[in-house]
Amino acid sequence: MNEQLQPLKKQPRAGKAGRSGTQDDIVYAHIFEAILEQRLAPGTKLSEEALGEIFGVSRTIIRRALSRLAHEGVVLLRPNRGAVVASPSVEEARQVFMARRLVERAITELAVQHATAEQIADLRQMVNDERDSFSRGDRGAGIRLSGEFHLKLAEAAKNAPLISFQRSLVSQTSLIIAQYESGNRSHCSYDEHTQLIDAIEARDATLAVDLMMHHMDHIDSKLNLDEESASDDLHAVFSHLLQTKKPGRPTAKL
Amino acid sequence: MNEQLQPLKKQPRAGKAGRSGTQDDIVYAHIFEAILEQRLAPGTKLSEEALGEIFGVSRTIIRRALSRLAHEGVVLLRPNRGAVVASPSVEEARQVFMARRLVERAITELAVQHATAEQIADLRQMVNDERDSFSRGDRGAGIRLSGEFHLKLAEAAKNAPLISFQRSLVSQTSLIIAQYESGNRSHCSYDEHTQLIDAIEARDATLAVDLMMHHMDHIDSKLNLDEESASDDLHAVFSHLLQTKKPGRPTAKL
DNA sequence: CCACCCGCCATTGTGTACAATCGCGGTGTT
DNA sequence: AACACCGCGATTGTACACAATGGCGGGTGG
Repeated sequence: MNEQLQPLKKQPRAGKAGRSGTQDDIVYAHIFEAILEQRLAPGTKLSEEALGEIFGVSRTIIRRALSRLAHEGVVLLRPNRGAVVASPSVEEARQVFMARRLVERAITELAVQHATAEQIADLRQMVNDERDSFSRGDRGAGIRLSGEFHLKLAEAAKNAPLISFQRSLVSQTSLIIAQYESGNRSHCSYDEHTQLIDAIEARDATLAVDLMMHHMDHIDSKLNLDEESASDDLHAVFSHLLQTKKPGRPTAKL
Repeated sequence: MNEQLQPLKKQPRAGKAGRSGTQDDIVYAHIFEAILEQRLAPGTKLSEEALGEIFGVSRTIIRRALSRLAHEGVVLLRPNRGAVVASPSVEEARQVFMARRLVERAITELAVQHATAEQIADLRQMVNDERDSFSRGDRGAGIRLSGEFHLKLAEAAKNAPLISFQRSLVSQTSLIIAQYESGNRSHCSYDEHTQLIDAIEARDATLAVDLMMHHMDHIDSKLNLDEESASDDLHAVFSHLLQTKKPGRPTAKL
């Protein structure tokens, strides 16, 4: 249980208060990234003390980060029993996807109305980054970036509550993808993202929404959400009950 | 430093094992209620130490409660400068209402499909409570209960992310109503709620959604969201900037 | 031999002390 | 007289110490 996550020591105050500055955000971002990259498997226990030692901060900071992660649904906080990486059930995954369809449709319509040229340029840049990550074979970064694409799109919709909800949904989706994806394909195929941007730039709401809905279809058609997950995978089936024994072992390959 | 917070007096410390849950929940609920009842005006500073003394708990607990309130959007947390009661701008209010239309439509459709007889009975009970509150003249409780009605409806939709989002939206809506309502009328007219329940019980999705959308229309038609808020009301206009000078003064009557 | 009970240990929950930060008011200079 | 700078007080941010809770294993009785 010594440092596997060595890199992060306390940053001198170089970062300014606005952005990645505070320690909370650093810890949050690192844990989140580790979960997406599956360095932390679903069900893994997240001990406050261990994390505090790893990041060189006190439990107070860790606790805040975990609380935030819990609110976004990627970590489960069990009273008196510590935090574990969430392991969404198939039913939970379905609920998340249903909500996402709803939100993505609205976001797309609003983005068509409100997206600025600069935002569209940013979106294109993000798709490039995403493609690069996948071509580098960096699956975790790819999943994260494709999530950030959808989040950026939400920003273009100019509706703060929707952005916040979308952040939570994207986080959970990323976790679900990391957990359930039948690893044969790219996740959010970036060409779908490109087409979507084109439709938004052309201010074609009907087309954009249509593309987005198909995009959603593609995403969950790539997942193994259809009750097949029972066979080789007792761990995943019960991982929401266990508090995890040995984090060292990558429970299941799927 | 003058106690206008005293209605929430400190629970004798022996009884801190409140049935309604952990101390956090108690503090959270009390502050939330105080905000809705406008005992805490928008912009009022929420000092951790003062609150801690009032509730007889340490700043740790207060901090968690404030953090939760901040996440739901009824409290604004300014780094190094403390927490204040949120004062949603007209634009923010519009965004909340737009998001609510979206979510309420989806919730209504889902509730028509999934609501159980027991849930419908619960809903009717809540409408009764709501009516009682208004007839008692307890405006704050009325606003809160009508919010809880919509939240209960969300539970009937059986979609966890939507429930969580709805909780946040309802909280903010309640704050907006408390802030902007032209006090001449009941807020969520409870007969609209009753009709809605009837439609859901009859499993008439079209009617239910229609009623819900009209209900939304009625709610924001009762608000003064149409830029009239500029005249008598410098305080409200800038309250998101100030940290509040004297909480003793009920900034504006509206 | 198995099951139940009890006490120990690990981990989280809470309170509190201390450090850092920000706003504000006093003071000096132009 | 007005502006700017500096030190002070108040309040939040962080760390840590202690209390409480729950799990787990040893031990004992049936």
